[in-house]
Amino acid sequence: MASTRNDSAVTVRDVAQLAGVSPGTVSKALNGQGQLREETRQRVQEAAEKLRFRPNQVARSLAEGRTYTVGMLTSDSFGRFTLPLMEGIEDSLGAGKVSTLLCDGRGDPLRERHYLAELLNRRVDGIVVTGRRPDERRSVGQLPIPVVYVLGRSDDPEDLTVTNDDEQGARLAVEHLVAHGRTRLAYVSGPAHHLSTQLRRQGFEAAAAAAGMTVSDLLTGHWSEAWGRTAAGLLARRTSGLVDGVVCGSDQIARGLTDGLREAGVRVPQDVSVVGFDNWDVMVQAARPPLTTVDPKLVRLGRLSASRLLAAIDGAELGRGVVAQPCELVIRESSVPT
Amino acid sequence: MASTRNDSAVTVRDVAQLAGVSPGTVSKALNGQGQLREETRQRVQEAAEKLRFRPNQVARSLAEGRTYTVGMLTSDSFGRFTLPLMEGIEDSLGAGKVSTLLCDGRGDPLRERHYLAELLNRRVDGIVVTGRRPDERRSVGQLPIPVVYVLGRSDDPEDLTVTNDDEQGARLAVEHLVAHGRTRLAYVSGPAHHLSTQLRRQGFEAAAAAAGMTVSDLLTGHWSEAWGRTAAGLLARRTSGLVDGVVCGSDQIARGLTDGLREAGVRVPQDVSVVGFDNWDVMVQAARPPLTTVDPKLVRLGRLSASRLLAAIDGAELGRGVVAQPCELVIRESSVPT
DNA sequence: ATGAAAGCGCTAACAA
DNA sequence: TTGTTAGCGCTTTCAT
Repeated sequence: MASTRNDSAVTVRDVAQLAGVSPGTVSKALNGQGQLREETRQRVQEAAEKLRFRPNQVARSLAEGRTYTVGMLTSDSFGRFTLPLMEGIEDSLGAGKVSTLLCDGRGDPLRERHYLAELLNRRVDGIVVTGRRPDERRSVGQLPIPVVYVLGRSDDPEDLTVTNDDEQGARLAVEHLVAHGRTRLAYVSGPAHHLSTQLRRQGFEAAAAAAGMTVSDLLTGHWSEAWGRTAAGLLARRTSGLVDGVVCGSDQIARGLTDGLREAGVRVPQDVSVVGFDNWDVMVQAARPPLTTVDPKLVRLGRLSASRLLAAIDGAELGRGVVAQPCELVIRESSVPT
Repeated sequence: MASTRNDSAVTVRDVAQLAGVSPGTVSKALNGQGQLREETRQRVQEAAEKLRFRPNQVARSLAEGRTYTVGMLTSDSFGRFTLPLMEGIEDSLGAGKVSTLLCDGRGDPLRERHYLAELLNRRVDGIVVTGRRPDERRSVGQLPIPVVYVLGRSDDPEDLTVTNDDEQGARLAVEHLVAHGRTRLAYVSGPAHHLSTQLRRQGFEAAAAAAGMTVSDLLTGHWSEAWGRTAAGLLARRTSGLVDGVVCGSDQIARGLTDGLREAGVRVPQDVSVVGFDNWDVMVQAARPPLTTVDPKLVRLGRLSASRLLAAIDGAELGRGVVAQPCELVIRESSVPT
């Protein structure tokens, strides 16, 4: 029937008629295309406003062959890491009047394939694949549109991945400890088979070696406070003058460790300095004392990945391989002995 | 030019040609419309697959006057509460082959208006507005499409809001404590002017009164662990035989309180039972002991709101006012004395 | 500087 | 049961 349901009803033709011009002119006037007399442009604009004209993006997309939409596909579910990433992605996209279509793959390959097809059918201009997963994730393959992976890496070296530099982050932490006179360092992190555990360990060891420090312990376990507390026990047993600086693989571990140490009578940071990883506000603030930590700058990561994607959509080379962005150290009280 | 960029190139016409039918028939065959001979449908399907036909949803949307897309507008930023809501929303929408367009209002009215306009231009079929904000949020106003608010309430009684029943949640907590022999109860929550603080307090008081319990304290402060610890100090000073059950307004508070009590030599749950609110995994698991808590069932909330929206899009009455869904109690160790 | 006309790829009403 | 014909609302050459 005529007006199906949510029709704004008013189209370029209505505006054209009111302004006394042709539809083509309306299009040009409203989009700043072509050569129009200023007076005409004005008149069209007024007509559009008067009629509360809502240009139909769907029609525009069809005509233009471009949707100004990008898909955001999460490999694992929406996690805590997804939020800052999304924020950054929206930052970049919003600036370019591009909208985000959300798809939560939930770590299910089938679901993911389904969503991928959907995004393609909807003719998105590009896709950003986010995900925090141990190690790499399967590439979505060669697509007719640019794809960028953020945080979680693609297993295809031809794809572009934007992520944080775990190794550098850990180095930052070590250098900070060393600068504050710490000499006997330990590393306490998550599961040994996680890529981030490994990369951070490499950074830790490299920096420790470079500074000529003693590495007393390299402990791997879980990404939990409980593990942090357990590790505190392990370290505390031989604490007297032994370990005086600990780099943790996450803020949760760091917090658990701090709690554990305090309860074992070890003072943080006087006796032992602790540095976390993630700069997760909740953990970092609630810890006693507040945690010095390595910030992977996830919002920035999101922004960067989206802007690379936009550039690629506009014809630039997308690039390939892993782009690792530097982390930043955020100094709070857990690491600086009076 | 002919192939702009990301053209799958293959259209209904190509499929039609290969299958030896007309474009209209292809449409019907692929969408299960009209009366087709099974053999024809088959042939079309094969042709489509062979050509790797990707039906252009944009064109379909334009023709059908429906986009199978809903907008998700967050009032405050993506917060921790947003994740489970999104999960639920996606659950419902995904089932209906509807996609989600993401818009993060970030609490900025200007930004929000901009996004709203964008969603309307894109002709979304409906909008779900999410938000955790103290008190109500401004209605986005009468729109030509259905809108449902979730978690954060609209200030317009004509709008539909789906949220959790804070009062009932608090009652649940009290009843649980009472059932376990607790008799002198306290309520420790966030800022007094937050609606959720108030509603939960009402539930708390009503249930306590109904059970003939003594209410020793009603404390309001912040949604933080630090405040929980402070409150623990306040309670502990007069603990000996006084307070034996505490209902907290959040898991963070509950966790801080538990830590504070423990450090003050009060045993949880032997001396005092503690119940949190939110069932936020991180907090609830890391607390010692793990927290009994009220679960607002956010995923379910998301699912419900989206399915109401879908129904409305399909012509059903949307309804109005606040629909408060019951919370559920999750029992762990912090509340059950031996 | 503006208008006319074709077409983006699909669906849907109407014929055949 | 299938084909034909119009659009959906916009952009975009190409004339004028």
